[in-house]
Amino acid sequence: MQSFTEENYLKAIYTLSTAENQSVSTNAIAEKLTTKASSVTDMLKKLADKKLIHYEKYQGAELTRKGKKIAINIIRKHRLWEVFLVNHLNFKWDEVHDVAEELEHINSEKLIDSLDRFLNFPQFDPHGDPIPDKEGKVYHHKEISVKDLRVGESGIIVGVKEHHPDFLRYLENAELLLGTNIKVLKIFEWDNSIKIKCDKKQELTISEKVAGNLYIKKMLKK
Amino acid sequence: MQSFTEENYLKAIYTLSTAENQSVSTNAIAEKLTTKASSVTDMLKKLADKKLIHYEKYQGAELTRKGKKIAINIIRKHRLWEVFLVNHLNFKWDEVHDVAEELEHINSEKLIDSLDRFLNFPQFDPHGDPIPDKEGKVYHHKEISVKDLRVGESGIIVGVKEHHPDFLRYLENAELLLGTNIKVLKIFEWDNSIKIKCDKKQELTISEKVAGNLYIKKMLKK
DNA sequence: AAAACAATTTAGATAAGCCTAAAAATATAT
DNA sequence: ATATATTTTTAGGCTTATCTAAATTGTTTT
Repeated sequence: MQSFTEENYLKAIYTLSTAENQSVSTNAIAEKLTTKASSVTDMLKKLADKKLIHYEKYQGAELTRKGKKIAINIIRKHRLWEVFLVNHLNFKWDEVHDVAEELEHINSEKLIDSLDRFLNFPQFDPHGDPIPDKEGKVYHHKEISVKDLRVGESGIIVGVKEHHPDFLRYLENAELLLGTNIKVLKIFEWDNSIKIKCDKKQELTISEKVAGNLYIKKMLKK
Repeated sequence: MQSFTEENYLKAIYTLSTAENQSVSTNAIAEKLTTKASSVTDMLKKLADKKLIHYEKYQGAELTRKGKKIAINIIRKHRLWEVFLVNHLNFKWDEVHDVAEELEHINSEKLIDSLDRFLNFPQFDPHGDPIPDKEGKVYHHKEISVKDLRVGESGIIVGVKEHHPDFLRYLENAELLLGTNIKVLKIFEWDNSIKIKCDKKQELTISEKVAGNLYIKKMLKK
């Protein structure tokens, strides 16, 4: 069994290692966990001793199979708790992160399996991120954003890249929530802002930054 | 804010201090937390510095108002989580303790208030222990046990003194659950075992030890 | 009231996780 | 290829919470 801190390191390494077989740098981990590089080095040695990461001095870290399994399980727990908080305890999607960050470290397989069943085996959390199943299988989004659409194309919002509360509250205010159907009407070359139509209702213009952080599922034209 | 460890010390002191204004000994705390007396002394100094307990060398510890408030809140959280686990996640009453012991340290007022509402403001946990309200008010059981009944008297089981899983499973097996109506038929002087009738159904004999650990609400005779 | 026993505290260590400052290795630029 | 800059590691400390062993205080017994 590992400590909260170790679990947080494993999770950080997992989320930072986008590509397979690519090691994560000491500094990147330090920044992610807002700690110092020297502290990270200490922990990397410890995790390597426990066979949770592959680590060579100056070469960064990569999760072993065992380490990856633990990291994915933490993420599974985090996202299941988020679903519980939003669907049953009336939390808003911009309020769940910190509490879920604590709850994800509770250790009980029975608890998580029961929670999963109670929630009806959800596949996505409130931000559209996939929830790994009990075996650790993760369905990865294709990660197409509104930015990737051309004029006339449409899609359904399925997730957000950025999780910052301010961004989430902006979306809430603009009624750009998961499930919303949008169509690109116009792209302004000047700043790459995009005029869209939502669910046959209102039209609005979103910035390039917003567009890049809104994942969508492309709709085929009829 | 205090650490998990500090919270556990406060909780231990609270549960050990039965009488008001009576201090708890270092050894008692050490035994409760399965740690050494010297470790307890260290922590008592720390808690005293933080004004969470009154502590004089060699005189034991007593919670301050502030310390008591924290302890009661931990107990509130523990018991609310137990209700959630039993009522919604299919845990048995003998399975909840360890998980609740972890969950009780999650820090979020919104979480606990929402959970309380979700559970419909329960007043007792699955073992019949009272759940303190948001302001810290605790309804104390009168703590009459089956042992205090005389032949012919009856009552409803409202709680258990002993929480050991083995005892809880014994009760489950004997169908002596909370809410069960029992009537004392006979007391065997030999070993003080008691023959009882449950809910107009089966008769059974329980040991003195069992009787002493079963809290009841006495029924007035009609 | 002194001796014996029990409870508590102090002293000195240890492990985890963090820090700063300095040294070493790696990467980049000229 | 050498100098410079960046990244990473090492060395040495700090804090929290624990421990063992020894010293001290409190309580009981005779």
